[in-house]
Amino acid sequence: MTSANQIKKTGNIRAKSKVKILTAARTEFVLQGYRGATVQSIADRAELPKANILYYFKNKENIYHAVLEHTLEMWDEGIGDIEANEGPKVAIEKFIAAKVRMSFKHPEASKIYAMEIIQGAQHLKDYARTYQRQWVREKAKLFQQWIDSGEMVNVDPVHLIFLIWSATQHYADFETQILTIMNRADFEEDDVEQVIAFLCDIILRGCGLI
Amino acid sequence: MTSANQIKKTGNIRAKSKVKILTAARTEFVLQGYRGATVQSIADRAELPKANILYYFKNKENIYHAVLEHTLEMWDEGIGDIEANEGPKVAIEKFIAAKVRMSFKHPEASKIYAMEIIQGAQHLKDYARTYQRQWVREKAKLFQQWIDSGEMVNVDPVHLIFLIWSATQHYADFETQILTIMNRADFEEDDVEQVIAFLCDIILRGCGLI
DNA sequence: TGGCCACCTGACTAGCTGGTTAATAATAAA
DNA sequence: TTTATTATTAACCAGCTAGTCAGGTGGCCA
Repeated sequence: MTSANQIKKTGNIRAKSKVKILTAARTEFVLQGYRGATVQSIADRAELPKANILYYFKNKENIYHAVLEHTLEMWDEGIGDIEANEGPKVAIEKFIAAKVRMSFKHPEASKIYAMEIIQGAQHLKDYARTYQRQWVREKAKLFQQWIDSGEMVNVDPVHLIFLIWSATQHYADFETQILTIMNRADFEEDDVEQVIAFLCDIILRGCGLI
Repeated sequence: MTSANQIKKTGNIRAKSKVKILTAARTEFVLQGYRGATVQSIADRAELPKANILYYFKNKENIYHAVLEHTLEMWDEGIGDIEANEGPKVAIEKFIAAKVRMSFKHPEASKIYAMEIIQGAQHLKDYARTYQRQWVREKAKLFQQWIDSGEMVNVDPVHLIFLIWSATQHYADFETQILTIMNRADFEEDDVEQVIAFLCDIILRGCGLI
């Protein structure tokens, strides 16, 4: 066994335990909130002794930070982007589809993010102030160009982004409500595509792109 | 002083204290979540001794229930309805405007509701299952009639309701994020009307009503 | 005057909280 | 094998939690 393999193996125990803990923690934080999720409840869900949790993460806040970071990374990766060179119709379609798919696939990620924002974004102020604000400005500029060139109707680009965000994430954050109203136990494959079709249809028409 | 006056006066002390407590409690529940909000923190915010809080509400869960009830009542009152006899354009316009105004005026109400749903709607299952499901069915039927009579394009009525809900409540639930991205300290009067105009514009066009 | 009742609250408690420690086991390196 | 590092966990603790309780206060009516 080479030195590299050993390091890898050692790292694997750490990595595996951490993933196990973070998965359990994410669920607990979503179900109970930050204060409601106890280190003990996370330990129980991860099937590890409490002290083991605190061996890998110095304290509860560190666990939460790690969960939040992990979640944002995953979300940003999965969403892709709004591409300039494809024209507004394809760009918006692709963006809506990616966001809806993420919402149905990883509702917990969206939920934990939503709760953080609702409660005042104490742990995410910097994220919104730097990364997110920059992203919105760039994309708004792009939409404005499409508007100026007559490729889409004159709608406020920033509010358009908010609309797409809210409409897509709604299916993750409010899944309980939606399932209850639709009298369903779970979502199915078809639902995802139906939601994508609906949102693309109405938003693209709203932007004068159909 | 008549007996009626005494009852009224006695009731007033109760009512006043309860309102004071519920107002403080709502803020604490939004900021800290159910478990994070302690009876002590509610007492501090209401500027009353903790034991006084528990004199008016038997326990913490009762406070939460009262907050939730109070909130839902207020929300339902303020939103009005989707009226059948006005035609789709006016009906949707009025509904969007009312929801946006409520979101800007009482963001805490929307937030506490959102947190409850995100965490699994443990205290609201019945509300969604009976009242809300019924409401959605009625309104969906109405939209379907407008679609069938060619007054609006063929979009899924239920998902249209979800879209309006999400887009309007977004300004309450995610106000922190929106303010940060827009680089603002607070919303102003103009913002409300601008959001209403934007959402009406894009959604009505999306429904083929412009 | 004295009894009634709504209101108020300091002091208390049992149980849970996040977090520490110290002793042990497993694994890798020499 | 020996040694060093990493991983594991029972036992413990100080502080906070929701909730109780007993002893008040003050207003009103007979």
